[in-house]
Parts: sequence; structure tokens; C-alpha cells
Amino acid sequence: MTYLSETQEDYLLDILEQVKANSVARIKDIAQKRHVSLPTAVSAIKTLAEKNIIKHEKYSYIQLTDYGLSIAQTLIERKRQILKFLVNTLGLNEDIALKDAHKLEHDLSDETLNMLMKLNEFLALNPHIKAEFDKFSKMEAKMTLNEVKVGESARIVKILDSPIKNKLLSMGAKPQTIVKVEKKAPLGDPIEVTLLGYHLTLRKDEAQNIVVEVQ
Amino acid sequence: MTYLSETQEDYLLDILEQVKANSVARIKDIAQKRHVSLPTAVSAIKTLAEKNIIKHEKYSYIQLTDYGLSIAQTLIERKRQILKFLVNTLGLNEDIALKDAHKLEHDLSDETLNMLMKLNEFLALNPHIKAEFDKFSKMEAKMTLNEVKVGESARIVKILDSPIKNKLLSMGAKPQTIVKVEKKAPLGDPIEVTLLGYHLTLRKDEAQNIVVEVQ
DNA sequence: CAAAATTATTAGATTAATATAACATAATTT
DNA sequence: AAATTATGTTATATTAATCTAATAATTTTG
Repeated sequence: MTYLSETQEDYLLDILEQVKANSVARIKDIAQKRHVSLPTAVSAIKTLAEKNIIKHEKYSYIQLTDYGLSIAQTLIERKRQILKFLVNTLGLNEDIALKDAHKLEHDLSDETLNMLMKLNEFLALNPHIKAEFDKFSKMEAKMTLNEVKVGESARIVKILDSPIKNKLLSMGAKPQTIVKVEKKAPLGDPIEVTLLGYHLTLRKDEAQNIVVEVQ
Repeated sequence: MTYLSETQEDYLLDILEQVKANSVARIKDIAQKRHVSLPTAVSAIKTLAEKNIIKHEKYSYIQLTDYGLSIAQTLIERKRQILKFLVNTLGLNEDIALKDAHKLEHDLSDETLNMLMKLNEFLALNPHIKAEFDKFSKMEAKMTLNEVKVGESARIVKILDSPIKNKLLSMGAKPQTIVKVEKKAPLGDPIEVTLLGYHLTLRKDEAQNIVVEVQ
């Protein structure tokens, strides 16, 4: 029915969280939680009130309407399921999972979310499969950049700690960045590559610190 | 390095797509692809040019810089992996998968993306497990709203085609919406529930059309 | 090659989400 | 109860992404 922007959904959830924790929510609390200025919170609260999600009288507490509470509950449940997927099923650490869940909760279609939940359930019911996957996911990729053939592109999986790491990071390279091997000298040393628009010449021992995967 | 907003990333990918398909890209093409007006495209192109992602001279073609091309390739690869997860691993249909992938490509952390890829690989290498999951995911949930106990909340999984369906849709209820059973008459008919702030009284045969899951 | 058509740009507005500065109300304390 | 502190509001501005209207450059065509 009422459309809420992502930001408005975030405000709503923060209000509910605050009410739960503290029995009442004030403008100040919400501004703090959201790391925004008071006027910003005031105007967000006004918009939510216009949409009948909350009630707010000047200088007073913020209260959820039944409608607002119900929407919030649905959002919370979505987020809970997404977190479960990220933490339990994928085994990601809480920090990353929370950040990602926060974005996903706004974005995922009901259909996709439903399938993630099925996957959650499936692995919960089949611990041997879950264990197998966990083992598999912990195996390191073993190909390094020096093994990539001339003309081929690869995706960086990890950059091992080494002198070259900072140089690459400073150029903006990171896991998922695509590197192309342009040329190799005889014996494979040095190696010419391009990434993020830069041309680089790497020694073989430097390239060995860059773990990659070819598609 | 250079930060691109989601919108800017979208423009970049559309430019690359256009260049690939047509060997050159013009403002008009991009405006069409993005379903925006020409001035909007002009200003987006200007921003990307300032960030050294593309080159553009007044009234002329748009060209990717090496840097822009490289960023685009990384983005494309991300999206490809996400799509693979949604379509191959989860078995979602292409339309939904494309929409979701489009949003996820901007949102997912590298760590999460990496785990999704592991899951892709794991299931590709273990077709028997994949087959088992496919079978599992196709099993319908079988609990309906009339079976939920008084005081409990449930998540709507599906609303079967029936007279009640339109009524619920018009209230904004859909899969993932939370319903709470407030009261049941003796013999479980009728049933009082709340959802999205509404109080509803449902006949048992209506409630049987609402497939739910209790958490 | 001049007129017409196509494509691009500039100017000026709008909306959502943010900010700072200035002011107003409420609560606390001496 | 007056002064001080805490909290909230209003006025005004900014930024990114969009729009419409007006204008300009380029290309096509009769």
C-alpha cells in the first residue's frame, strides 16, 4: 500500500528498536541511532507520520501505529531470515552479515528471499551436507596470477600479505577486481598485466602473492 | 578509488553494453536504455567524464577510458556471478533473477559474493546434492492460517487463488507479511487475525487458502 | 546548399535526504 | 521562580537524480 523508501524503512525499524529497548522513542534517540542531525530526524518523522506509520505530537514521544508496527514486523522478519542465511548458511562473520543484511532487506524480492529460506532449512535439516559445504568453502583457491595464460583475464580472490599488496590496494585493486595478463617474458618473469586501467609489470614472485580464479 | 554511486555504475554498464552492441554509444542511446530524458543523460555523462571513467566531447560519441572499462568489467563479473547464484543455484526464473541481481550487484560485500560463488561451485560439483535441494525446494509448505494457534504469529508464504485473495492483496498483504491470530471461535470458525494494522475476521474456509509458516 | 529532422545542450525546477544556524519549548537545578 | 541545560523546530541551503522548455549543433534530404 503505502510506499516507504529504504531510508524510511530504516527509520521505522530504528523507532521500533528504540521503543522496545526503552519503552519510548524521542527525536533525539532516532537522530542518534541514524547518525543524522536533529532536523533531519524531525523531517523524517514528519513524513512517517503523514503516512500513518507513527504518531508524533510536537515536543513529545514518537509512537508506532498498529499499521506501522505491522509493517515493521514484516521487515524485521525479512532481515532475520537474511541474516540467518548469511551467518548460518554461508558462515559469514556477524559484522559483514549485518551490513549486507541491512542492504538486502530492502532489495530482495519475495521469491528470492523465499528460496534463501529454503536453503537455510535444507542445510539445517541435512547437517552432513552443511558440513561438507563448510569444508569446501574453507579450501583456498590455489591458482596465482603467474599461472594465468597470456591474453586471459582472471578475478582476484585474495592478495597475500606482501610488499605488492599495498601497491595494489592503493590502485583500488581488491578481491573481485579483474586482471588481464598481457605479456610474459620467457620463463614467465616479468609479467605484464592490466587492471583498473593501469599497466603494470610484475615480477613472478610478486605475482605469486595474487590468488586468482579464471572464469 | 573513485567512488561511483549505484546510478553511475548503472550508466557505466549501459554505456559498455551499448558500445559492445553498436561499437559506439551516443547520449541518445544511453537515455533510451536508462529510460531517462536527454538532459538527465547529459548530466550523468558529464559526471562520469569528470571521474575519468569515460570521454565525451560535445555533440560526439561516448568512449570508455581504460580505467572505466576495467571497472565495468569487474562490475559485470560480479553481476554474472550473482545471476548464476540466483538462476542456477536457487533456480529462480530469469526475470526475477535479473531484477534482484541488478540490485545485489551494488550491495553485496566481496566476502558475501565470494561465499555465493563457493555455493555455486559446490552445487555444480555435487549434482546429487543439487538435485536433492531442488526437490526439497519444490515441496509446498502445507500449514494454513487456520492451523495457527491463538496468540501466535505466522509469515504468509502464499495466498491461494480464492475470493479472499484480492481482499488481502488490496490491503497490502503478500508473501512475507506477518499475520497474528488473535482469537478463534469454538470449532475454529471464524478466526480473528491482525495484519498490517487491520483487524480481520475470516471464515475457516477462507483461512485455509492462506499458506503460512510459523517461525 | 537550404530546410527539415535528429541529436545534444543549457537553463531552470522538483524531490528526497541531508546539513547548519537560529530560535522555541521543556526539564532540571540552584 | 529564574537560570541553565536539554530537546525540538523552523528557516534556509546543498547534493544527486530527475524533469520540461528553450535553444543549439549536426546530419540528412529534397
